[in-house]
Amino acid sequence: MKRDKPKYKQIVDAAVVAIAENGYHQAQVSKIAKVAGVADGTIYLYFKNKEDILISVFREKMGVFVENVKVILQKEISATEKLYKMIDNHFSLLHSDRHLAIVTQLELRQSNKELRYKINEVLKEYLTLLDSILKEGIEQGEFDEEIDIRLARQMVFGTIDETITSWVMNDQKYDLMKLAPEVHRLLLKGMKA
Amino acid sequence: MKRDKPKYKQIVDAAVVAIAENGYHQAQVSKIAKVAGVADGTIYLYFKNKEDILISVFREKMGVFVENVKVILQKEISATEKLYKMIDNHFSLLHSDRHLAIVTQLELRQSNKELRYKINEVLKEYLTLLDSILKEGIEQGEFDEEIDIRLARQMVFGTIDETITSWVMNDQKYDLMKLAPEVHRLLLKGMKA
Amino acid sequence: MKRDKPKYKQIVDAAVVAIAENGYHQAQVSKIAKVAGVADGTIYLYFKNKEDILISVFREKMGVFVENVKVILQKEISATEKLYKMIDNHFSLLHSDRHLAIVTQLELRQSNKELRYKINEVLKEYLTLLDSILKEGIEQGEFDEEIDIRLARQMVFGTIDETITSWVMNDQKYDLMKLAPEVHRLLLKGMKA
Amino acid sequence: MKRDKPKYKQIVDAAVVAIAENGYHQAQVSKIAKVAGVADGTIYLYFKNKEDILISVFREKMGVFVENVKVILQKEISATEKLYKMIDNHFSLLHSDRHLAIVTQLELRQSNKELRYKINEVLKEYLTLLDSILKEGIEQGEFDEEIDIRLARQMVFGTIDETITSWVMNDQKYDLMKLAPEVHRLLLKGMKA
DNA sequence: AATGAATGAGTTTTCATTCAT
DNA sequence: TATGAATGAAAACTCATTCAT
Repeated sequence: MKRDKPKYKQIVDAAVVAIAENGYHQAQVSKIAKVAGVADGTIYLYFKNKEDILISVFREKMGVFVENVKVILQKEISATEKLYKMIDNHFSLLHSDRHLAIVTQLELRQSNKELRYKINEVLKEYLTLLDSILKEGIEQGEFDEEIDIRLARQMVFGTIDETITSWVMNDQKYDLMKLAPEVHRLLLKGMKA
Repeated sequence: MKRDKPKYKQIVDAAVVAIAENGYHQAQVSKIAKVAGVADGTIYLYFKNKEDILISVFREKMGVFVENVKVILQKEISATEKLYKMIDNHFSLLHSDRHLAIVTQLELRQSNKELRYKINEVLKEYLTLLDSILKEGIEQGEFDEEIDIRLARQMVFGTIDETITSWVMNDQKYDLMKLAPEVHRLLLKGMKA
Repeated sequence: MKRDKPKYKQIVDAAVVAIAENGYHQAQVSKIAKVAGVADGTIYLYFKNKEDILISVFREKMGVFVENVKVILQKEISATEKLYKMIDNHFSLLHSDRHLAIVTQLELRQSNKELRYKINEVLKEYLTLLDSILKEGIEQGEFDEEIDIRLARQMVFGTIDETITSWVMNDQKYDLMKLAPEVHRLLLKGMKA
Repeated sequence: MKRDKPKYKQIVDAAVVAIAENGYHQAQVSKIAKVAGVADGTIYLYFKNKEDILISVFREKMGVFVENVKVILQKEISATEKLYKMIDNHFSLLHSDRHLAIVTQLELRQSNKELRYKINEVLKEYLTLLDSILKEGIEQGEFDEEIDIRLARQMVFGTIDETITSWVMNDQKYDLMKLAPEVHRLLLKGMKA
């Protein structure tokens, strides 16, 4: 399996760095190859085309978000606490990788519609996990049973996303992690029973 | 002033249509010119370059949003009601112009970072008005005085934006207007005192 | 009509020269543009893509062969004489344009199958005219009524083609025109009644 | 001698199949290696480069044509009959190997000029044998002593070649072998004393 | 002898912008 | 003002060949 070979990850990581430092449209395949320390042609031994690299970046990185949330879902804690841990995890992963934050919040969004639809497919799994937390919260009586799951999900994700994007656009100059409790409190107030 | 001449608006409107129907990357200057019914070169009598067209699209269209909210702010109604009217106005303007909705929610986001920074400048005026409503709500004791204005603004705008984007991505197949009250209720619950 | 504009012919002629002097695979679009004295992009105002240039070369040049033979067909002379004039015309047109001879006999044959099928379509019209001469000869009792038109056509065209290709491969160092009468005599002997 | 080792022939045969099935430009070295059941690198233990494979294909296959004609030349039969057997042999060898027919008549012709000059060198031996038959026919008084050997050879080979190419281009859907007598008759009529 | 992962040179085409009319 | 023909820079991808194992 190509995805398990070291060069695969090497190229994915190089793509994140190249895109973050040069911008989406200036991250030519040759630049990614250079950062990865391989020849241009080597890229195509591991990826079908440039789009495939970009989707892989998203899939590989988003995979960590998903895995973490799956673990959180298993914990014997309230939905309220799970929501907190999810927000904290989301902030934390992007806070600790400034390149990745730039890529997901700014650069990858200027990809073409086709690519973004594919990225959205990957994102869906994550949003489904969020839905699980919301449903659990409602079932447990923690969240208002009247709320529309879809709207609530959009509020939660929209708020998280907008918060991080603002932070990135402000050159990550304040401490994102400190915002987690307040974001959680705000969202919770809107949803709790 | 060029902006007042008929061809200026004609080109701006053509750009919205051309982008919505062909996609951001397929909306070449020559295509915009064709839709506008002018020669390619004429575009450059009214706009410095292609980016200038796109910013103008955003500025002109966002101008309506801003004007409407300014009127709302003047009204002698509670901050809670102003917030509702703002959400309703935002939904309404995009609901009634499907081309514009596609352009703002999907297409213009794949523009490069530079252009998006400029778009954000335009957006700032709108967000400042939102801040006014939030401050007023706090001062009037309608909203929780503990909330962080910036976060609250990100929650409100993030939720609105995410809701509309989902609607557009689902091909505008459900009634966006009907969501306004619930979005308002959710956001309000999160902020009210 | 683009084909009537001077630059169209200018580019077609440049393609013949560029291919003859550099070889099929070394005749890049930029080289053709340079020879034509236009910018690379200008090529694409007149031709859909590179293949379109090559087909056009063949179509334009073959057009002269066809036109001449059409005139020959109108003449009030025997089929035998028409065949002679056709051979003579064929030899003459390539003898007087050494670049074209190289292109049709050597270079264009290394194009891909798809392009060659298209070239063959163009060639068909020419071969149909040859068939007319053969049929007329048979009807007039000049040629053996037993001959298979298709085979005879293949013999005539195959012989002409092989003769010219040999001449080109020998760097056009002997006088092709002098071979016409003997080629005619040989072919005729094979076909006459 | 490498040419005698089994893998040499294995690769040459694989090349014929790979080219016939994929086309000249789509028959990459790696594809030939795959068909031959060897690693890419192994190819280079037996051939200098890709061109060397292609020339070898032509040389090996043409070798059979030449050997057969040499045997025919030894026979105690008239030049007229020798010519018939040569045509029959030529048709027969290509009729019985559809892959080879496609390769020699269509695919190998799109090789570059350099390669085709080398292929012509190999072809020369074959054409020299044809010349022997023609000379013999003239000396024996069977063929017209006035004919130009070179032209006659071009007529014979051009006709044979054109006939086979037409057959291949028509997807070998009619019986090529049946054409031999008529082709022979036509050519003979043109040359006989 | 055999392998196959890695290399890196090379070309068509698009499209924002200009400028002579 | 308005036109539109002409410009030319820029980038993804393929594949013959090598060489460490």
